[in-house]
Amino acid sequence: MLDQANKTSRPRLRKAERRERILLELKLYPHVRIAELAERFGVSTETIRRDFDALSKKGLLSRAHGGATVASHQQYPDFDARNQARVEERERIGRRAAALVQPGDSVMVDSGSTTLQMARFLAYEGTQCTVLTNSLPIAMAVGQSAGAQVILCPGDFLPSEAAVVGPDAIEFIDRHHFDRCFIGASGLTPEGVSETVRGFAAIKRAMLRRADRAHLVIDGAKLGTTGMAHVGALDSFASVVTDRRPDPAMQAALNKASVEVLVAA
Amino acid sequence: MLDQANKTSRPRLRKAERRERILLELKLYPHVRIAELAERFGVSTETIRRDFDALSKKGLLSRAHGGATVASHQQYPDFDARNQARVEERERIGRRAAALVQPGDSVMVDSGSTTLQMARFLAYEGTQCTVLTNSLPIAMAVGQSAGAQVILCPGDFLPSEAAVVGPDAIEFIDRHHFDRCFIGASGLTPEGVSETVRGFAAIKRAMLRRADRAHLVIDGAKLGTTGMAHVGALDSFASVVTDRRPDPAMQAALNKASVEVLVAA
DNA sequence: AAGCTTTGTGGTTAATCGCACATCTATGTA
DNA sequence: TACATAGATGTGCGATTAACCACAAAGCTT
Repeated sequence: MLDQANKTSRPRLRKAERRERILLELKLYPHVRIAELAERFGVSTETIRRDFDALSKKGLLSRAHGGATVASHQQYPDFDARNQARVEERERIGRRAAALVQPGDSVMVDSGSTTLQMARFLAYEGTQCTVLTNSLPIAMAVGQSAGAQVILCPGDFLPSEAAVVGPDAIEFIDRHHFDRCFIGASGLTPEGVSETVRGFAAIKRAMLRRADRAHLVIDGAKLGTTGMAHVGALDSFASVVTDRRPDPAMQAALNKASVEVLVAA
Repeated sequence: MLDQANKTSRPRLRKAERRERILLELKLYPHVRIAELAERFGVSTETIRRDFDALSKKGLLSRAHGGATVASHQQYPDFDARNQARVEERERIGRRAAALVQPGDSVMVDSGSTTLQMARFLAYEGTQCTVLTNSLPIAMAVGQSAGAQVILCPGDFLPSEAAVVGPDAIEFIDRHHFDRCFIGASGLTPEGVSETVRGFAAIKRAMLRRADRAHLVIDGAKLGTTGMAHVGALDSFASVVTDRRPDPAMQAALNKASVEVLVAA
């Protein structure tokens, strides 16, 4: 039942075309089943399985038992795999950071996987607060909470991070004033805080400007590393939440800058 | 992992709490696995399975082999169930509407399930365009496309619709000018277009003001119904994309207002 | 026609599902 | 306090389904 009824069905496209359709299907529904697709395309399940393998190797989908799901907020597959092991650490950091928010606070939350964990705990605990963020997953996570009001920044959408950046976002942040901000980062050294993703550093700096108290949330694995863009000096922050005690040099620098160190147990 | 470290772990809450967490997890990741959740919560897989059964009976998630997936794009379960049968119609409308976008166009896309379908086709076809939207799922869908640049509106986040509303959004839209806008609606009658969700009508009106050509995308089942808020008169629109030919009275009104009717086959 | 790629088939292993029944826990009642 | 009860959870089992591997068949390219 090779349906080359129309002239456009050059066989060489068959595989590619089918995979395109799988991706389309995945855009329409979050989850597709192997058996279902096999039947729809009139091929064997083994073929679909091979398609899944190929597509998942490219990071275009993530496999599950019996089917496949859209690639989780499309980060690079390597990035995702590399950091999956640290989810638990991030959860601990996020929980500790969420505990800093007092009922009635207004807080800005930067985009990032660690701050997302924090947002989840904020929603889970139902802390009553107003949250301004430039991250779509964070907005959706905190939005679940009945106690929270969420304000989203405008700007240019960055698909790889599911966040917005750019001048519109900066200007929007600058029009506000909040009690606290929670900032993630790619690196922390005695010289300060740095970021790798293009466009994010400016957002973080804007949040630092417009919040009374700044908290850095950072995976312990990033202590001692540096990203390409400078975010701010240590003394911009009131505290840093991490999962690992900083080494003596780092600790000394933090002490000198009067930064409180909170190690999530 | 959140266990009952704190005193609030009354066992009677355990079940409800766990299910809340499952739903929260599902908001963050499109697919969760039974085994994974069982381990995380420290319960047996059978318990998670029963949770899935209960939640899926309520329409809050859809089951899959080995796990569960978000119920298609967080609407009220009833609403969702009622309209699930019309997904195919929406797909057709969305595809037809997406075809109206010319390469290089700048388009505003209103939030809504039909416009979301349109956004998915836009992404699938890779049409090169700039998209401004107030809907988070639409931003994420169109963001998939390499050809598209996505601009997100600021504003107050509305969790039930995963979109932003409010004065910030309106003002932001008013600062732009786009080639086209695609508007969804709750109702269409000879008197005009109307909307039910509070706050959305003002967004739609702003988009209508700031776009050269307006297209209404609307499920045929909504022809002849009225929402509580007025969006605009028929002559605000250049065309309406639907899946059912309007009745004679409606058709006459559309003709009189010079609205092109596109019925998606 | 040769060679490569893609796809299908068969059989085995592993995982999940769904059910029945036992256990545990919180709560209500005497 | 002791007991009874209902709801929630865990365990064991057979049936179902998917994953995986290797090889054969079919299709396209040259």
